[in-house]
Amino acid sequence: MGRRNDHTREDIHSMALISALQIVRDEGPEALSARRVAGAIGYSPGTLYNVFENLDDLVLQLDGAILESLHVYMAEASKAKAGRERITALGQAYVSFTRDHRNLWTLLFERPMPDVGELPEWYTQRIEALFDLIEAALVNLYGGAERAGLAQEARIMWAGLHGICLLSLTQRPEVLGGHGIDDLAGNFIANYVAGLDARHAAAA
Amino acid sequence: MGRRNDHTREDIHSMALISALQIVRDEGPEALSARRVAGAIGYSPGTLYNVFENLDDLVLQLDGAILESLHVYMAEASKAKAGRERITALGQAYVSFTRDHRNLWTLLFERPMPDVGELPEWYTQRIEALFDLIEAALVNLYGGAERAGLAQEARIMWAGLHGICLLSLTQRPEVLGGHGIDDLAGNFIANYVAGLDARHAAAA
DNA sequence: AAGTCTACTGAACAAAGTTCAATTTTTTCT
DNA sequence: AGAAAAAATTGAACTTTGTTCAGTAGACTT
Repeated sequence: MGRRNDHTREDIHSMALISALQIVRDEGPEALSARRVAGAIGYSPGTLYNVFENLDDLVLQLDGAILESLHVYMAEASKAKAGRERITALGQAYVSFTRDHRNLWTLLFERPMPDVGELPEWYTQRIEALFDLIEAALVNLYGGAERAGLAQEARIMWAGLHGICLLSLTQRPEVLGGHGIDDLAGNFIANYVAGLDARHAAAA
Repeated sequence: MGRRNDHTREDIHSMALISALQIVRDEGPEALSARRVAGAIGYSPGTLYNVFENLDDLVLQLDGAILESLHVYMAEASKAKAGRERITALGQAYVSFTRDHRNLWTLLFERPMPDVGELPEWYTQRIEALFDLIEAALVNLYGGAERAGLAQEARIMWAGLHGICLLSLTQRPEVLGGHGIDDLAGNFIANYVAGLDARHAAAA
């Protein structure tokens, strides 16, 4: 078959991403392959390479979309809350997302990433947007006086949550002392915030 | 070539692991392949499959060895310390390990793991041994009265540290507000321990 | 020395990402 | 309209994986 023009480049681009998302969601990251995606959208493998640099590029775009879903999800879950409740809600939302969209979340973080510095700006910004949600909640809680410190602490909270989810979904439950992921995340947030409280009280 | 018997099964097993370790250390996880390891020890690919179930099995054994190194490293770094210093030392040791043996640490956690429950007992125990280091330090700090809670908190601290290392080695520095991994880890431990202090004071 | 056993080889298979000459269709030009 | 140019699509082919297994060369047994 030769030229057929029934879809624009953009069409194919988004069709591929949608199909890839379905494949990963339903069958996990290991089911994703160039041939598989090409077949699902009714094109040959070669066509994908007109639209994506390579498969890693496709995955990166997909990751971007997933990060955006995660952002929406967390923002939604926390928007009506304030103070400590806001932070707790953000943490719970992250945990829920990893549980409810496990395959997508796995794709995000299990897949070997390109070297640092090779990530495009737009991608980095989507990661930062997640941090900013937590940072804003911390500012809401402690005031904007020491924003720099809170920015750092927001990153730490995010990393901590992330580590807990990773551990929980990777290890058998006994290893974690039988505690569920929600317990761990809840305890983490409570303790870390208690630590922040203590330090802010001391500073005041 | 046929039978030659210049090495026992165990010889080949350990030679393969040693070569694999070198390859990963020097060239990263993506350089590891069955042919590569086989070549390095002077055997054909097929021979590896007499000694390992498959390549994932080899990697699992390798991961086990790396976990053991990590354990020795952390235990060594913290053994002369007590109380808060002990916990801080453990955290710093973990961070140092991820920095100094980045490729090995990457193999441990970047490689897609077999499904939960398929990990052998001995492997799970090595993970727990790491947790136990932190748990022991917490018991040393707060006493053994509420051991169950401390076990959970040890897992949380480990996960938090892990998340921070992951984030730091995966993202460009600007994303983390310019703070180095040591800063983040130090802040995390300080704040989380401060939170524990507050709660233990309240309980007393 | 003959026969048995077995460690080892290496060719072969499937599936992966990726490339690109050939082909067919659309667009443009005269 | 017809010819020429451009573009989009294919699919076969190449490379590199992990993995298997019939065959074989060497070591052991009697």
